Amino acid sequence: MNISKTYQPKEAEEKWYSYWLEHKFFKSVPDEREPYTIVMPPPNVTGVLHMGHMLNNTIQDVLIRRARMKGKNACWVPGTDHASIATEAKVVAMLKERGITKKDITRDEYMKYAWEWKEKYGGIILEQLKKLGASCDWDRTRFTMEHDLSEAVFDTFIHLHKKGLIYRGVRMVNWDPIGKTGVSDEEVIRKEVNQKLYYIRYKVVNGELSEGSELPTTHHSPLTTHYLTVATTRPETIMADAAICINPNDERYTHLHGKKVLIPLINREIPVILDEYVSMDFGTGCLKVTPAHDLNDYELGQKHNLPVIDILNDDGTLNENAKILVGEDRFAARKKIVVLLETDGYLEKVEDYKSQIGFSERTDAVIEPKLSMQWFCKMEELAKPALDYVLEGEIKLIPEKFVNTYRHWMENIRDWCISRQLWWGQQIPAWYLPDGQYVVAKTREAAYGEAKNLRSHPSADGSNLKAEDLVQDEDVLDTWFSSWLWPISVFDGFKDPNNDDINYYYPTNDLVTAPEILFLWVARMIMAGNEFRDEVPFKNVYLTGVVRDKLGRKMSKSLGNSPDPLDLMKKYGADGVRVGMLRSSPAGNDLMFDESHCEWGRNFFNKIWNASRLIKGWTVDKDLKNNNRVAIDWFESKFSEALVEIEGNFAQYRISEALMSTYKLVWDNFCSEYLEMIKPGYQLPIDADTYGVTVSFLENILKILHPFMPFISEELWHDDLFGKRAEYDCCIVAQLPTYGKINAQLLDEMEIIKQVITKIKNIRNNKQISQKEILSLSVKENPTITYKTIPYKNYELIIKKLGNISDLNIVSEKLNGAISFMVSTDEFYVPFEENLDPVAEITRLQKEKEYLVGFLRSVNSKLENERFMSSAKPAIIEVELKKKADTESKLRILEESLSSLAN
RNA sequence: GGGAGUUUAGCUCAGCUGGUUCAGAGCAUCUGCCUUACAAGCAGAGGGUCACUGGUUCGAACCCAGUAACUCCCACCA
Repeated sequence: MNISKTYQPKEAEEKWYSYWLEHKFFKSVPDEREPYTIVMPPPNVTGVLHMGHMLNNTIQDVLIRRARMKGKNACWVPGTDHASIATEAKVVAMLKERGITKKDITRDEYMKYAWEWKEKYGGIILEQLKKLGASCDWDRTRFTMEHDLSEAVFDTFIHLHKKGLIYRGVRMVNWDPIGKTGVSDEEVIRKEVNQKLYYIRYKVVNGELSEGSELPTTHHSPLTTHYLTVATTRPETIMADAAICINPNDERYTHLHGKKVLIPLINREIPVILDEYVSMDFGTGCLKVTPAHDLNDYELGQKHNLPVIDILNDDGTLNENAKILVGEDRFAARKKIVVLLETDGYLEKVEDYKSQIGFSERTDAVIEPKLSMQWFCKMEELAKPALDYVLEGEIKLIPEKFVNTYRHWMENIRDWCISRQLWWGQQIPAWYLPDGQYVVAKTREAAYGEAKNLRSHPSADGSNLKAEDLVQDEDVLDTWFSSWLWPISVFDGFKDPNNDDINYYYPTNDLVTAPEILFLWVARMIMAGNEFRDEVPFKNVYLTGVVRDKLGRKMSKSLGNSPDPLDLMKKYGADGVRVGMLRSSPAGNDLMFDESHCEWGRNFFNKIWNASRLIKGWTVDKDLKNNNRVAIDWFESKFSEALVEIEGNFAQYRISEALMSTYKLVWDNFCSEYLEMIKPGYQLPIDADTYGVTVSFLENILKILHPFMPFISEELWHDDLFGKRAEYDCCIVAQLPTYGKINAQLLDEMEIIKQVITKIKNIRNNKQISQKEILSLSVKENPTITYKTIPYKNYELIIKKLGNISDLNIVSEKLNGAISFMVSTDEFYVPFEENLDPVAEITRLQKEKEYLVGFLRSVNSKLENERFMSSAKPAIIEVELKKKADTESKLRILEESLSSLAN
């Protein structure tokens, strides 16, 4: 035999992937078959394949390949997401390398560069997915910013605006004063930082001291009526204060109710307001309210109708509103104002304080909360039906535990801020008139038409508005505002709502994604599905776990703890990595990734490789008769049993369990057991019947392996073993085997036989008898209530071969001078006169006896318990009675053995 | 602070309807084997207070309550 001892994946992977592509096996067009559809969560165009993608897409590929092999019309739609923020960062970096800054070029010029970048780098990840074996219909590859998908975004924006669900409003954004842009929450890195907590005194107007009287400069209690003390980490923002807030229940401050105070240094008068939001036990219990520079303060300000005084410029310096320190950077201003406050006696004390501060991921600038005008989408109305779909089970979340989280989020949903201060993305289709009014329309022309309608209102100033006067909103839409349409838009469900594709493929079947984006994406897709098609977008959502390293840390670029998937695939083969990932990642459970998993996968496919090498090496003798009927019947039953199990696992999305069932069937039942049973002796031929059946077993095994390990299964499928295959006869499109009858009795009996063989091997191990030494075996049958004696003679060949036994004798009397062992209630003897150590034998039997006695005691105690007898189900009692009888019978045999040894 | 979850062998995890398929798998460890498919292998072995405390039950890894530790999501106290 000249085939390699190990399977070399690289060549086969390339060969078969292009073969599949050439023969269009991934392609799907609507037909009369039942569809099975998955839309891929579109990876970012900036993305490179990481372990999370690997897990995700492996699961999708397993599902899609399985569906294909079940005769469904399987369609897996790939694509990429334009990822405004991430891509913008990449483009800006590329421009910087070329010496260009964004603000020096026009939006159009910028977009040209951005598209250039996208065309060059944007498809990398999809190419990488091909290495994994992803069987997507690549002809259907979509991109969230391509023309039709953008049109869908504009249309839905206009639709929702018309419906009153989209509005403009002020919102606090994370402002990066170095990048001079808003950044999303995800781009803010929170770090714990040592800070100072400054205690600042505010004079109370009409306090007991008259205005203008000197403040004491010595240390003083904050509870004086002359002034109140506020604790803050940001003293430079006092000029933006709009109020001081205290808890109405705070008895220390009842005298301040209705009072006013003066902001130190600038002496602006602000009210003392009451709100239970303020905690009495933090700081001094007095909170300075600065609506322009703190989100909570903003909300408090809204509630109490406070003015918003913004004292910061976009670059983080103080503006005119601050009155003092104008033009100073916020941090310089902080130092200076502390000095000023101290000099004038407003600073009571300074304490060290630790708190979390947000930093910009990209510039490392301290994030400044900043108010700005944004677009919002109302959520409540959209959320309700989306929640019902899940609660009523029309959409299943797997695992189910996420339903609670989902409900909690949907019931407490906040409006969605959909605008972003970026250029890369769909520009908001809103157009401003010179007077500040706006219209929403897809094109300038349409907007002009709308605007003229506005203008036709008698109070407006007439018709001299020109189309060029309209200015489109500068911002783009949140990326999720396009991806929430994904399951519909990939089938052109907006452009052409009644086309064949959407009618056939939608709603899709399964969505496989990470739990982190359950709200950001999954929930919103459900809303969009309901809103725009009055239907769910998918029936099942499989939520994967997070891929972590051995130490449980999330894999990330910055930690450098993520292996390169491409390297892994080179090392262990795509098949090895696929099953390595799947093995220990049930839905919703994090995956502690370790390369040893891939090694396991590699060993697995190598085992199959070698099994086929073995079969291939056999020569067939047509004149031989088939002696292996028992083994064959047994494996057929075992195979059917495994199929049922695997089917059940898949039905419950227990994919790693399905893989393990497959693994055990292949490695244990097929390789270790079946093949060993039928294997002819060295250089001996095999009968034609057994050979044919075995080859067909192998073929069926390749089929059930295929969804997990597509490459090696396809490679072996085309092996000479199976004769010459037709061009389109491929494993990828083979139909999964269907299961036949399961002979339960045969399966049970074989379990006993396996135990007998194991015991024989144990004896060899214990007595240091070589595998090559032939032994003899006798059995004394002893049927009991539970254990019928099995027809050992039927299994004689198997026992002889696997145990290396010369002859199997059924005896009626105990055999002396032999090592004995018991399987179920039958006793076996291996004659072994020399070296038989009766003492050791007695000890062994004594130990077994002890165990049985204890076991019998526990059984008896149950049976003697009246309450057990009266309340347990009859079937349970039955079992206990059998246990009792069998154990007693076993004990009798043991006693006999012991007494014979004692002689 | 609100919500969800996890805790079973050294590690990663199964254990589905409470009861002999109930304490299991793989890796790791140990022992013996280069036995003509596979040392990426074969044959075996050891290893457990099912986090803790109570409760329900004839019977609990499983159901209930409490405690502890950890994880994730959301909101974050100036």
